[in-house]
Amino acid sequence: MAQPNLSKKFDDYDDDDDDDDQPITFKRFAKKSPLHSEVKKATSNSHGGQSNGKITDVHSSNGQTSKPSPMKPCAGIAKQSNSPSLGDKPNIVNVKNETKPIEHSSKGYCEDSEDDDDDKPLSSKWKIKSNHDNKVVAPVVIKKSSQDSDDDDDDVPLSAKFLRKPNSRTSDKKPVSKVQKERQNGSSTSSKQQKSSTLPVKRELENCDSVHSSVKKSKVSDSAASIKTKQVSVKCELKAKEEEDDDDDKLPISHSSVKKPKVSDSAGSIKTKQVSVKCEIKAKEEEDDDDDELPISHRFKKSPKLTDKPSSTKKISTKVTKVNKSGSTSFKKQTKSKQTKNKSKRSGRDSEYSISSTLLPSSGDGQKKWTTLVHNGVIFPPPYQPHGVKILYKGKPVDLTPEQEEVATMYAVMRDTDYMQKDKFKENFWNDWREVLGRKHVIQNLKDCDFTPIYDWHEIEKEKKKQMTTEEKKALKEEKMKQEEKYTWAIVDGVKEKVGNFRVEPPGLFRGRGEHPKMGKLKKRIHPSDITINIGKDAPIPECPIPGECWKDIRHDNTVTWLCYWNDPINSKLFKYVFLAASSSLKGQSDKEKYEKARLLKDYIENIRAAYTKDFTSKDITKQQIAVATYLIDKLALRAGNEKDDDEADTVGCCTLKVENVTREAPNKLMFNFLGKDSIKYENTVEVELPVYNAILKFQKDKSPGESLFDMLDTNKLNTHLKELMPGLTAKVFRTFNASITLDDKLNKDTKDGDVAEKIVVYNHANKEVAIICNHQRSVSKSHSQQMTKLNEKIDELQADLKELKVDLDRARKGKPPTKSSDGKSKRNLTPEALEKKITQTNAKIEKMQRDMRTKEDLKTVALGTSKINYLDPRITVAWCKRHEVPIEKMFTKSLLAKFAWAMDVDPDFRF
DNA sequence: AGAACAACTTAGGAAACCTTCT
DNA sequence: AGAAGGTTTCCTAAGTTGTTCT
Repeated sequence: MAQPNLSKKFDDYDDDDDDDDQPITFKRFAKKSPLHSEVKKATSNSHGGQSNGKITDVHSSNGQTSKPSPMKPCAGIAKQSNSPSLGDKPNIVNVKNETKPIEHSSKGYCEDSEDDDDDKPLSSKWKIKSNHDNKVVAPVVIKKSSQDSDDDDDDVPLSAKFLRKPNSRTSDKKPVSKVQKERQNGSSTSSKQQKSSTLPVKRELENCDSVHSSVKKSKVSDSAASIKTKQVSVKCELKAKEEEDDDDDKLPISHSSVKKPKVSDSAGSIKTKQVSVKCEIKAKEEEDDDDDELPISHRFKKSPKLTDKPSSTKKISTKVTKVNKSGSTSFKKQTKSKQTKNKSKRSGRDSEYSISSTLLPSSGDGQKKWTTLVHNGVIFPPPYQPHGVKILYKGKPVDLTPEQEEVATMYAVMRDTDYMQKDKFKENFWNDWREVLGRKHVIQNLKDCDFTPIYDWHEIEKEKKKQMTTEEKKALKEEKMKQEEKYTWAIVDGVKEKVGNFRVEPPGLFRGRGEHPKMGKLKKRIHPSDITINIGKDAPIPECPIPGECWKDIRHDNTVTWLCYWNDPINSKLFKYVFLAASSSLKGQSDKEKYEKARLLKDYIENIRAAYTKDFTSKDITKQQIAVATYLIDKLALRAGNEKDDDEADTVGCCTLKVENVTREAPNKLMFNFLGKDSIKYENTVEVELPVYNAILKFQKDKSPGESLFDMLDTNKLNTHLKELMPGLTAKVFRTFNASITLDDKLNKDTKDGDVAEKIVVYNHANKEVAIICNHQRSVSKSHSQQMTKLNEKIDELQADLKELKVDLDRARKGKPPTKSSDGKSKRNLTPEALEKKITQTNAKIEKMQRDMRTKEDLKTVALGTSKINYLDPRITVAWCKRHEVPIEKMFTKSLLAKFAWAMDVDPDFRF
């Protein structure tokens, strides 16, 4: 039972237990600006390298010892690896502060990394981070006051032009809100569209105003966090310790007790100045309201106390909020600010966020994502336990080695899946299993194998498991949780955060979607020697959970967010990463940035539409293709469509549409029919503007059905072009924009007075519309038709009851006794009033059932969750809930509440 | 310029869990 | 209590985008 069991054992951990009490913390400033290339990944080389699985030493950045202390991955470290106390509740932890931002591969030699930042004065660093970044990244930044502008146009030339009022005081880099208001009217561009394909239109200006003006820049760099500490010797350490202690005093009791886990000790001896982080749960509500529109970072800053605190220099305090039971949740946060010291910076919000003129241009990534990172690595699936059940080959039992049996079991238990109908699956499985069996094995073909004994055995095991008592199940679960506890969290810059996928994927047969050429291939077991760990330099290297084995490599790259990765065994060019959970501040921050970027598009969209409309007839074929592709992405929310290899399923997106995927229907309709992501079918017929129709005609001319429709285009070219129109703009931003603005519009148009349930219906309708636009589908459940039949029967029954009730009512009015019920029993004598009431109730019941049925049928192939998780700005939902007094818990599950913690304190007037 | 590499987001289905009905 | 059905979470595949290499 290899596979299923394995996975079973590993999959049920349900975390969250602690969530409830765990405040969500935000401590970091938004990262953002791309740093320069120099900072980027120092080491990429390290990973291809060693095959032997040896780990090289980590070198200490500070120049301290660079002697390679070979880290014994397997050996050493164990003791420090976990600080027990950390495991628990408090989010606060003190960790020694790490200094260097950049990563070093452990394998390398030890020279110091050149930390450019070190040379800079703190203040300058700070600045850079907060302001400059923005510029580069532009997407989210909106300048609030026109004053700050300045700057080079270089950064955003074209895009700047796009804004209606280029000159308005807003700086080029950041699109200004005001500008846009007007643009709204003009668009002749807007096409008439059909239902699902409508181009989102902006909403009224006024709204825009208010929103924009309040939003300053959305992005803040996190480099703030990066202020370097100077390295100091042992003394420093001592000192730091003392300080730490002091801090403790201030901590809430509960925290303080837990707080200093060994982590710090283990962290290594050479510390630079330490920073202790703490987080407090704050109950108070003060400032929120006005902040809502502000980027998180802004809000953080606001809190005066941080600044004031003398000690603040070294400590980072994070304020966290929790959801109040009332239903309206409010999360408050505040952040640490190590940089408090450079006071110059914040004389007010503006200054803080205003862009500094000094900005460095930069690329997008490679920015520092964290300063300290502590985690415990990953947990592996248990080793295979042979069951000894034999398959039959030509009717006879065959002995298999545990390895062979394991693979056979993976296959046997998939008997009821659709994969068994696919020849490709069987072929791939056979090829890989055959390797395990060896060429000379008695088993020479798959056809003559009968896996039933294993299948049956597996069914029995499943049944046994089901039969366990609730207590037994609970005990098992608890046991598992206990084992996994330490892997569930990481400490990022002193804040405890959940890890997303800390369980290494168990071996199995590859379940590719659609007609994936590799389906059925053996996905081999991952060993520690396949895994590269990324962790803070001063953090203890996680103990390898499998005795005698070692990690492949240890890195200390703080420009990335992954904690571990390994090569995908199915496609060695790909990696599997372990990241923090969606509820983490790191993910929350980037989620917010994503939506801010989409909101920014609102300010550009009109001009972008005007521009591509103009190019529909361009003589430059590339331009023309870009125009048409952009139009389709805008109007239909298509994905960009990267090129794919032959060893992947044959699916397409916009840029990879083939001639055969689009059929013209005169005079101006296009019929799309293709397989998109996950081999989900996209079928849609839309009316388009005539020039688009004609352009498609032209692109299809003289091409065979399988040829590329946009032969001059790829996602790279398209995105490069989009970036000229708006900073940071890429194809996928249109999807986010389209989805969110549709929700916002619909909610505001359709929400009426009424009870909560009615409002939720309105919301779900809007959500459904978005899901349809994005083509988020789900398969119809196997029992769907059965369920519908059942519902119909029930309705019929009720209707029969109704008829009877009416008869009885009639009789009752005439003073006659009720009719006998169908089973011959006599019924209670009811007054006409009572019967009337019953009739009303029954009618209501029938109506409700019919409504439910319609909804069910309606949604049977539509997946609402995907857009809620990925495309709908949660602030729209939160603000709507606040305006209409709908408890947010009705709209977001517990995990979504955690994921969207950053959006909870939005102003009720927020509009996308 | 385009391929390769890297890192991160988005996606549907399965499994687990919770609620309602019988 | 158990079945049925709905909802949420887990799992991992399949996308997009950005950077670096050739």
